[in-house]
Amino acid sequence: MTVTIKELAGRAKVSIATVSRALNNDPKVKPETRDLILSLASQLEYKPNILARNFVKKKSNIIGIVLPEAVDGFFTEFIRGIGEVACASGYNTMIADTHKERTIIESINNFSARGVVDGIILMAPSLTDRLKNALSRCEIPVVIISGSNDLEEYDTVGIDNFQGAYSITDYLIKSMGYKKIAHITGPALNADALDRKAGYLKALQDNGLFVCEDWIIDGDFTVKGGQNACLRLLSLPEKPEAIFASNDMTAIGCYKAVESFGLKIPDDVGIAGYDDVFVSQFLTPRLTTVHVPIQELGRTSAILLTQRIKEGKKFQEGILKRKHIKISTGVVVGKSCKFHD
Amino acid sequence: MTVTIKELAGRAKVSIATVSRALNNDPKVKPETRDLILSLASQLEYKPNILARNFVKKKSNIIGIVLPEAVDGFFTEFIRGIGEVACASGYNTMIADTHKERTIIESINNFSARGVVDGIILMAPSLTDRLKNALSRCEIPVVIISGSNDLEEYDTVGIDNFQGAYSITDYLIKSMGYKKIAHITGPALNADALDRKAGYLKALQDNGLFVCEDWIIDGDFTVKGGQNACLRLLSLPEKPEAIFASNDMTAIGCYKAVESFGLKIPDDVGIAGYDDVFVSQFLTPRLTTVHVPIQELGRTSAILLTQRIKEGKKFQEGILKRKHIKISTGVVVGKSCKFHD
DNA sequence: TATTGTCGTGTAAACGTTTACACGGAGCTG
DNA sequence: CAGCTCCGTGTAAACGTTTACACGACAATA
Repeated sequence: MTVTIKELAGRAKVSIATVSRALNNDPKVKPETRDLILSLASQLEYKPNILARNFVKKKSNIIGIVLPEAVDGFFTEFIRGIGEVACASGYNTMIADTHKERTIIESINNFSARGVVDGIILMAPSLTDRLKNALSRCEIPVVIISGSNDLEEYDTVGIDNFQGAYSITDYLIKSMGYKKIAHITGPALNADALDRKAGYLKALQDNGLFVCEDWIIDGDFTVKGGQNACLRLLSLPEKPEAIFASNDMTAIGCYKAVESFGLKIPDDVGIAGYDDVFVSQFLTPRLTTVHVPIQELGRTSAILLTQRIKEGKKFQEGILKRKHIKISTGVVVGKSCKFHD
Repeated sequence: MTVTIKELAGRAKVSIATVSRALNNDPKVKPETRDLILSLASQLEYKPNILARNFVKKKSNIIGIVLPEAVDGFFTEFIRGIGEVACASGYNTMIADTHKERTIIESINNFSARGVVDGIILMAPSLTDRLKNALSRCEIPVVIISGSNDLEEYDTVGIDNFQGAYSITDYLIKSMGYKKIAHITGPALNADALDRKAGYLKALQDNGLFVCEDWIIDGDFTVKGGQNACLRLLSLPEKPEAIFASNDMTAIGCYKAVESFGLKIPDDVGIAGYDDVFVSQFLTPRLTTVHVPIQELGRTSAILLTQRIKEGKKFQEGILKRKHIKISTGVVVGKSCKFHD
């Protein structure tokens, strides 16, 4: 049968307490007994029963990751970043991505049953009241991935969307010489999308450019949405010289629309995106976009979460102040924009 | 403090056993007591201690997924496929991807400690002896993702690489009229890569075409590798008319090499890939490749694994025969190949 | 020598659940 | 009415660890 701590104790002629201590490197046990027990353990191929250990320690050593559905570009890198840190700290990661069988709320509830995970990293498009409600019932630390500024009561790690959008718009104006720059937004309720739009507007304003309402079209972060929006822009009597798409998927839609119009990027119209997803480097011409260090985002959130878990009770009692970390982004100069007299 | 089953028992004036039964929908408990207990539970926001439950049931309800490092294109879809099935069967998924801090073997060992996961889905480039050794020590069901035919003693789910490679090569010959078709292989030890090469060779042979050794170049499934291999092919005195790359990343490398030669796809040379990763649809021209239903692969392996877990002891005793499931693939007709006189 | 401290180990409780078994009462059968 | 069955519930053990506390031996100190 499976060999337990009791079995080892019998063979080594010591108590189970000593065995337990030896296996956990308790300095209190005499080196000789420790060695005896350890050699016996490896000889009998003893494997601790994690379930029993977790039970008494009240820890699962698992970090839960809750993801929305549409994160194709992010998924891999984000999880890798978390996984790296988690592994180094002795944690495993459990993913609950949203699909037809499971909503974000359900994932949270599933995770907040005592003991499933020790903490949660949550990426949600927006924080609805129902979601906040579910979170409030959660007795474990939660780190929210969001660049939003109105989440005082939560720990957050996010991309500085405003700064990124400002930077690339400023780049399009100052370095590329564009004056007529359109913007295709993200989903209306998406906090990231709103910040990007705000950064775009501020950059126009700071450069003394007129904001043309016709050049701001609603998108939804998808290829299809970008394509439709771009078609509308290209059909305007006064066409923009460049288009800043709120994310790379939207930019890809623009590529398709521009091609279908028989026009050329960047000769006829410049395109810029946001995210620098894996695909972007393979587009022709290579997309000019904002590089979002997703893996870094994962790592940072995991570091913060493990720290909160370690703090344990102290933290949960609200003594500690919440942290809000913003990760800044840089412009990736591709070939989808060119200097414009 | 946290409310336990004992607390509920006290309030409902019944024994903890009855509470436990009520919470688990045991038909033996009288409807009235059941309702009382359930209403009490929701009123006091009782959350079962999963750790305790898992401990006594000796189940974690977690499926472990072990992945190699270079699976960028697969990652998302594969995990989604597994996650969908897992969720529907009440399982969670835990991912151990390989990175600098953790090898595949380490992941297996981590998972094979009693209780961490109930079963493992393993994707490995090749099954080394050390890996087999680690697996043999594993007391839980394992499903291996592999299309290889020499893994009799394991349950496997895999892509039919031979068939896919045969199909696309046959397509290049019969439908596109190519006669000089080169191949860039995958890593020498990769079982998938070998099968693809075999399919390619068989298709040439069945169509009565001469196999030119110069046209078979070693690659490594990476963009860089594909680029280098393609450069060599394009420098040959007798150039091939088309190149069948062993995967899409390699094909992307070919795109780069062809461009750097000032040539055009598909006018000067046809390119075909394998995998139909997310990126491929955005390449210009759209890559002609073999569609691998990755999500289906994930789903199928998860179904098989959960079944094995359910079978439990019976299965582990080796009474049941191992299953070997192959998922067949289809050619995706893109624009990177054209009819050739 | 008496006291104190340290070291290494053992004893036993505790963690929260599930579940085999026992048990009492009610309803049926003969 | 004795005996049997079935239903609903309670009792208590079991799961494999960790760990607070106790304890004895031995060394150092006064």
